[in-house]
Amino acid sequence: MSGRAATKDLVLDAAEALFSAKGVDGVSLRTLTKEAGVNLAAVHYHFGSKEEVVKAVFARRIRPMNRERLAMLDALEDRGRPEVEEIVTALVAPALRLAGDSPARQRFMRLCARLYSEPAEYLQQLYMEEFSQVIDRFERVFRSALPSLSRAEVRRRMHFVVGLLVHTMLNSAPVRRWTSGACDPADAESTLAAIVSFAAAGMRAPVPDTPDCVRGGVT
Amino acid sequence: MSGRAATKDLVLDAAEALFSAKGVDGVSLRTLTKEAGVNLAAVHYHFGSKEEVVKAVFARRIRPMNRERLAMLDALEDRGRPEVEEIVTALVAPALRLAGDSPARQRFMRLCARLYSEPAEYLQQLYMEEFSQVIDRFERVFRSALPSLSRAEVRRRMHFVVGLLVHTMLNSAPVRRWTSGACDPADAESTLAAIVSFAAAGMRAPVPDTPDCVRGGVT
DNA sequence: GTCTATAAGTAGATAGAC
DNA sequence: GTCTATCTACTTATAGAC
Repeated sequence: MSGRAATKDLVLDAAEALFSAKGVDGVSLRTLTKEAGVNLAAVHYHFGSKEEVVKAVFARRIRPMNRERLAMLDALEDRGRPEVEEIVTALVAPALRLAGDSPARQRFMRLCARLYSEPAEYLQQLYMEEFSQVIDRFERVFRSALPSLSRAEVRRRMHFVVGLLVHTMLNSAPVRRWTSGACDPADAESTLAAIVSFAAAGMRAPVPDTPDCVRGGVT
Repeated sequence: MSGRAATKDLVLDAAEALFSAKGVDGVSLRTLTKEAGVNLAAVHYHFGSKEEVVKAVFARRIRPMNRERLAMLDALEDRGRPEVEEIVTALVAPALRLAGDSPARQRFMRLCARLYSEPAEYLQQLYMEEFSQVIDRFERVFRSALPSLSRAEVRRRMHFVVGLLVHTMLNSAPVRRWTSGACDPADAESTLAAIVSFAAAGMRAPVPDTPDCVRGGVT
């Protein structure tokens, strides 16, 4: 409540920057506290453990992002039955441009993607908890826009969309190299348009000849 | 040259299993050597450092996989101008089913994906070295199948395809949960068909209205 | 080539003064 | 709430016997 930034936030800010760049296992609490300008013991006082720091970093950004996703979906459904492109946009845009300024956005994007790829069991669990209602909601809306797809196939394709989103956010340096700088993921609007076009076409693709995903009882 | 497996291979096998499950930073050399049943010092004798172990694990699988990709592309081009679906298959199939039996395949898939997502700088570099000729080759073939796309746009979309592939290979557990078990990435053929259908449609998608990727000189 | 023993450094977490 | 000092455990890496 004082004028200067709270220790807790200093830790979270530094953690976000460092975790997104080097991964959770690649950053020690000592590196973290040095970067944040706070004392090592203060981290344990405020968070209790490194694992709790990771969870807090995660929750601070992912929850608003998912609220934004659901809000965009609400707005779309108020105006009628949404197009596939619009649904994909609601899924992708909040991840690409939630943060305001550019360096913060890039940090945040990499953080999301990195946390999604982290091997630690507690993170995988946390992710599923945070995402399950988002997944359920998008599945229903996608299914009403794509009635010919089974429930399982819709979910599989949604997973593809999340995959290319995460991969784009995480590996911005390779994208720039691959495209000789012409496609920069830091350019959110261009990236968004490209992802939406690609992903919407993929969602609408014909079901392959060996539709294993239809055989189960999950249709 | 003795009857039993060489120490070097024991280390590489254990490293592949452990790295793919917990990430490079999540596995110590002690855990590794214990799992492999070899002595800690033997690792330094044979490899010199942990970093060299990682590189060796990587090279053992990625090089044959990329050779397979280029061979499939050769075979396709011998028979005429390949379809988008065929090119995508050449890019994706070697990753999904190079290894023979199922547990080994899953381990290998996760290894590839994990290494691709690893933050360490030397791994990013190594990946680019191994992949640059594959990328160049696929770009040319894709462009001849999709002449309306700019070079940069082709590369961006190829990156999307690799992204959903990596994500699928890495997060097989979430896919099973998302789809209530109906879509199992361990079922390589079903997964392959789904990816090819989705990715080919994405590659063929119309170029979005704001084609930032066309403005540069990289067309 | 393989081992034991150990160096030299870093990890997360705590106790207790202020 | 924040600090110093420290504990315990684990990390990579190496020296040197066999």
